[in-house]
Amino acid sequence: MAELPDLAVFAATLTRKFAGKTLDDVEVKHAKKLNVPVAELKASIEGQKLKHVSRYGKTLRFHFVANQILGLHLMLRGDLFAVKKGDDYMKSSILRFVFADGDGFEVRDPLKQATPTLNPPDAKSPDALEIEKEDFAALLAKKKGKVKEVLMDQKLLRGIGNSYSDDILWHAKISPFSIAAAIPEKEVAVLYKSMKSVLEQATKDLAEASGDDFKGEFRELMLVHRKDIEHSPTGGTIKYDQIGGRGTYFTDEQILYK
DNA sequence: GTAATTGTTCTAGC
DNA sequence: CGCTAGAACAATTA
Repeated sequence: MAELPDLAVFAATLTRKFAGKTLDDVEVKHAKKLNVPVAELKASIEGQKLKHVSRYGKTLRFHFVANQILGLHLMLRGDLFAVKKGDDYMKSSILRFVFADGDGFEVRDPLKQATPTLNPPDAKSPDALEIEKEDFAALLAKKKGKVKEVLMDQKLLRGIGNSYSDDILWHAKISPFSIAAAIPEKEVAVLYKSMKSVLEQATKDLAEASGDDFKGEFRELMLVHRKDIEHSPTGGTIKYDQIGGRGTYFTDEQILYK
């Protein structure tokens, strides 16, 4: 989880709940991954108004007035919860925001890998929803690795992880084991469209299912990347294998290009 | 008890 | 040097 659709919905929900409010207090319970001393973070954003929250690749960005930005990567198990001033801290708490009206939220991660970053640097790779069709084709054309690994490589393309790469490739009817450079031009165009439509549809469905809450895993919305079903939406038998040590779900409906 | 799960980063190897 | 494969991280869940 914590791929593009999840982060997009988190960003929208956070903006809806907290934009325009002044941050009274940021408490960091686990500072190991923070790139600056806690005192510097407090000095940079406490007392400032939150403009909005955006999704940036697989990270969130909290934009404050005076152009301070707090980036947040939820990594594998990071999660968000709405809290109020004075609530007990959760187990595995990473940090908490409390706004002037007493509302706030907490970031939790049992694996302690969630990473807050003050004023994070810009990424060099394009976002999965912003890359142009021609650039996407050029990217695949020069990669001899498996197409699934290319889609998941944040240095090449930002936003897609292990779960949605499976759904996107199934939607495009391309095997995840296909060599990226061997996929014909016409099929690359299909993959490009599938990438956009799967991510956008998932974002829409997640937003609807989440309402005002921060819903994490929503496996029942996935097409093939799940172990509780045996068949794809069109009836193909779902198979399981590993790519790069990651669980990969696919069917024989998908064509292998080598 | 055992295996799977997840993203990123680092190291080993060719 | 460029690329790929695999380990490591850590804890919860099936």
